[in-house]
Amino acid sequence: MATETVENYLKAIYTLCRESPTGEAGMTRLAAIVGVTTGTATAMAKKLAKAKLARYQRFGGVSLTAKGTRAAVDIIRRHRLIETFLVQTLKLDWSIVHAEAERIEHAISPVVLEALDKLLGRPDVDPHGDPIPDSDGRLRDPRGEPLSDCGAGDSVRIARITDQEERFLLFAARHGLRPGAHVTVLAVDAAAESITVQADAGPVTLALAAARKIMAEDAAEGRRR
Amino acid sequence: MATETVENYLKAIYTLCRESPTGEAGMTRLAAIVGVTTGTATAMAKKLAKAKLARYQRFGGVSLTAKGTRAAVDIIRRHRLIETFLVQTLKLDWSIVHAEAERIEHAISPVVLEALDKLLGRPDVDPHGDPIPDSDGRLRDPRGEPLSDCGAGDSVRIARITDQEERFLLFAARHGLRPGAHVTVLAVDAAAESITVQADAGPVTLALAAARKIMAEDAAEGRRR
DNA sequence: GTGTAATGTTTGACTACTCAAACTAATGGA
DNA sequence: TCCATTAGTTTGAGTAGTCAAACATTACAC
Repeated sequence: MATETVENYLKAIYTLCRESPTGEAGMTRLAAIVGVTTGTATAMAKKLAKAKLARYQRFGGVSLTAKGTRAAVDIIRRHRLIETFLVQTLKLDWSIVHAEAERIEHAISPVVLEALDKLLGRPDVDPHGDPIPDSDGRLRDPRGEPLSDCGAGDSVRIARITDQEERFLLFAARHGLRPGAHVTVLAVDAAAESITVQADAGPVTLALAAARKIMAEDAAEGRRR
Repeated sequence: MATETVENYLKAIYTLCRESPTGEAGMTRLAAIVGVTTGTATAMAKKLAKAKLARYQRFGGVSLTAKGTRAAVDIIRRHRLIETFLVQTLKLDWSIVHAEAERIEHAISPVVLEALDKLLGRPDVDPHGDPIPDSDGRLRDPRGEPLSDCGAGDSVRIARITDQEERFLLFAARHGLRPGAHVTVLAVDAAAESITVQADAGPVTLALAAARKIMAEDAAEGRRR
């Protein structure tokens, strides 16, 4: 198994490559996520390339090989199962479990992971609505489109929240904006760049930028599969 | 929080000092437990002394200060609660949970630990019968006397198994020698240095050296308090 | 009481990870 | 097109932990 440090880099590179249009992760953003200086990120990118976990080109960014991707998905599986466990079994608040899982994910063996998966009933999404990869590393495409793209009158179901920031999650939870919740878009104000939705907890207005971090799907679609 | 490495040394020194008549831990045994060379153990002993976690004298062994003891007991609490969780909630076999807990114990925050403790119903012994320190660092004295000290005809209750070796635990479990089990001593053969006991799973003969790792108490004594 | 075995210490070197700071390359206005 | 800004790289140095091996001390058996 890779060191904890290496695992963190792999996970960060994986997410950055997903988001980036070029499919490459830049050093500045990578360094910011991992919490090191860019020089350190460059050094690690080279090291990962030497270990065949990543491809690296001078001034050309870093991306994962098949081997690196497999390892990254594995870590994500551990992370999301642990988050699910922390919320479902230990009843911790979903706004804090990300940070906790971040530490525990490196210490969990396959045996414990399998037992955890079984205990939780083989869930396929974590508390934030993110899909949990299966044990073979298969990862469903996350569903839903940004709430910011919905129009007035749309009635949708919240599928996932793509931001692990405690502050944002607390805000979302307080207004009933959790995965599985049904909301109706009341108004979209292009000038104010805001959107107002009716949730169980009442109406909320938030910036489109914030609504972009909330993924919605047709209210009819089921919870699973 | 101390590093994972430091935590492992503290735990090892704590156990060694308990066992040793002088109350000091020697470098050779310390190094063996932690899995390093004696030179490395010496270096760490000095480092711990500098951090006021331990007392160290050249050629005189190492022992924990109050601060070091507090930290060690805290780690032991995490370890034993996690072991209990792995057996009780995840249904893993008690023979393997020691090694698993060894890795997880360093990644658990006070918040998660508290939730775990609550989930498990605030247990006071782990699956091996070892007492779990409370959150203030209070640790009951482990009860029982070695099974090897019992005489023929004694009817006792197994209180704890003081060996975390997978092989020994598998043997013990196979013959019904688990904490809480009632056994009757059938015979003690001083010449053969062996003892034979009647357990639920049938009669077993084991060396006195092995029986020394099993603690027994009067069959009448209750499970708790 | 002396020599040997056991135990403990020191040193120099290595790996993994990190930073600061000097430096280089790419990018994108005006 | 040029040059400032941003992004990326390199270097030198530091911390934490480790080992091997030379060395020092202690314990104890005779």
